[in-house]
Amino acid sequence: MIVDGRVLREDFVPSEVVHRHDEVNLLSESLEPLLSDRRADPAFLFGPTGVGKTCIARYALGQLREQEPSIDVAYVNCWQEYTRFRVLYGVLEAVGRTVDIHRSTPKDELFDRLRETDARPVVVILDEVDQLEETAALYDLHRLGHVSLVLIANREEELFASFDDRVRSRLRAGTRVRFDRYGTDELAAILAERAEKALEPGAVSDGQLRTIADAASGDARVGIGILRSAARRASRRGLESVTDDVLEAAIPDARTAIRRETVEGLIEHQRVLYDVIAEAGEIDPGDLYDEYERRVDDPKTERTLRNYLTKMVHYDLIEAVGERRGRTYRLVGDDAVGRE
DNA sequence: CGTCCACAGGAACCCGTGGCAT
DNA sequence: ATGCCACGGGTTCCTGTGGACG
Repeated sequence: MIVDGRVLREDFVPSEVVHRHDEVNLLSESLEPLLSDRRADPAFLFGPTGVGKTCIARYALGQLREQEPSIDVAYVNCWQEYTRFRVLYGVLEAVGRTVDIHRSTPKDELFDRLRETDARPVVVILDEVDQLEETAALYDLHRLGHVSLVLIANREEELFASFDDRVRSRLRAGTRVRFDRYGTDELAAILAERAEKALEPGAVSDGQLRTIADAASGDARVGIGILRSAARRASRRGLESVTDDVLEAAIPDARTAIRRETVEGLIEHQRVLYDVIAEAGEIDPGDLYDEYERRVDDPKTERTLRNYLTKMVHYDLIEAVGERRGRTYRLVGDDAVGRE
């Protein structure tokens, strides 16, 4: 029943956008200078999770490249690439200049490398910029005359609060595009669009799509997640269409579906840590390390565990309460709908 | 108040892997 | 097959910090 699973993936960019024309137009306008070989002011996309910020950014840039193929586009997700080095590296990768670079390469050389690419304009999309730990990367990129920035984040105030003065003053100008949550109707329309491309005709009814949209409460990512999960369950059972009880089974994980996928992506040792934390509810580091060592045959060093833990915090799976001594770890609250 | 301890996280290094030329 | 090299995960070593405790 699944015809094209790619359409249900999170990073899928539709060829037509539904319900976001104003936002697309605003962003496209702000990028217009690039068409006459000038640099665009930074563009900001703000809004909660699952409202199409990333999707619209990619879509708009895709259109821009159709008009002007000489423009390079670099997409960097600061959720994963949160250091200055990794961001610069990510941009270089997009313009194909990563040969010979490794960890020991001085950062300034990365910067120089980027400077040398100024023959072609580059648009750098930084997704989840609020996760960036070294805003120096922004300063670097802004210094480069051929780089235009598209920055994606949840909230404007918080984003600017995390900037240092240098960066803040430089990025004050620029277009703000704000995204609101989808209404049930809008989300249902989006899901219908996806279902039409991804699934066989009639695989899912309009009523079911509304049910999904409702359960997702305005978050397209959750909605698409439910749809995907329902379609997979149905096809695993050899069904021709999504039945209501399949859908019923897919919805309860609405809130946790995305997290579960992330958890499944964890390597074994990280999973053990996760499990220990989940079972304990809240646990301090010493006990956590001890329990981990008890459960695993070939335990990693504590230092490595700390790396795992910070990574899991970044993935929003767990949170660390407090600093240094007296810190505890626990799962992020279930009331947290994504990060906001 | 000084010392100790628990913990976080940076820097340098080590080592296995995998691509590539020889 | 052999050696080289980039690269990344993991480890070792280490510094900084702030609460606990004598």
